[in-house]
Amino acid sequence: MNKAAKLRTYSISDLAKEFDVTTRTIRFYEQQGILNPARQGQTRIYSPKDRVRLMLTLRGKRLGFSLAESKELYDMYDSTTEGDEKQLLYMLDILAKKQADMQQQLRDIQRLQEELNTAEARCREALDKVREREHRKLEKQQKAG
Amino acid sequence: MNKAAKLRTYSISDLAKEFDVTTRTIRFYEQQGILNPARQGQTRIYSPKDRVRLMLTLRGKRLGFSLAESKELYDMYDSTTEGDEKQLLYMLDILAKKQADMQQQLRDIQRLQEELNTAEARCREALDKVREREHRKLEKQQKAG
DNA sequence: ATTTTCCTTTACGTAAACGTCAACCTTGAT
DNA sequence: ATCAAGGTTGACGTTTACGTAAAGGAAAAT
Repeated sequence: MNKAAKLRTYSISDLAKEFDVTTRTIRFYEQQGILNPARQGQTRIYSPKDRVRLMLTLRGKRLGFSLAESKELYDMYDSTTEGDEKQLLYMLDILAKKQADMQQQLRDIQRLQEELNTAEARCREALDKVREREHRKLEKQQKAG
Repeated sequence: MNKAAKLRTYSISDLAKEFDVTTRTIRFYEQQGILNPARQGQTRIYSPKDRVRLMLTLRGKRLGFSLAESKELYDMYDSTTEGDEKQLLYMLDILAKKQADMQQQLRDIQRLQEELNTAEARCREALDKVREREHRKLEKQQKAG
């Protein structure tokens, strides 16, 4: 089962560049218990797992998850192997709630997209009118000139 | 064009209840230039337009918009009637960017949903195992008893 | 008449998520 | 040797979006 392969590692600035965040952010996430880099002396060494967690966390942020929420999900996910029935049921409950949140977000997005489209249409109309006026003005000037 | 119909109005607590926010929130939004209630003496009287803005703002929040962003959109939308070409082009630019954001969010949501599903599956598996163990334990006890 | 019930303003407090120093290693390049 | 590039740990500062409490007006119910 254990592949014993030396997996890739990343420096803090590797990850910072890849995900376009500051190193401060990454250290902060560690302080919040979201990342757990190994150490080589003082220097942090990030594993692929850390990298995935960072990715998930940032995506979660875009979807309105707090860092605490993300952490809770990771912790629960990790503890599913232990198999405490109560914990598992609790996690299923949380997952269902998150799914419901996502459904709501989907609706929100669809509505907003429609509104953005009508706003764009209105905007283009207004623009056309402005340009038409400009056009007629030029015509007049040419006739006069 | 002017229907001159007395449109519905709302008190601050009407809106607070309808959208499940505090009155503090609603006053704060006014302070941020998002709402513009009329006044009857000191008391705020909200129009349907205010109501819509509140709704949009809250939806925006769920999608990660800051109050300042929402306000900017409203201000620009209102000013489209004036028809300054530069403004209109700027607004079209903003709208396109928001659309792009929403596309990204759609992708984010879809991925997250998939992950939630696999997490759920894993969770159910773990739960089954726990319950199977429990079951066998009971069987043994019955045989022994 | 007075007690609720809403409403108001003003103002200080707070949690989340970092930004921004400061002050300090260490390590490879010049 | 020294110097620049990257790493580290504090620790205080900042922004956003409100919460919360104080102090009070005005109207409606008892």
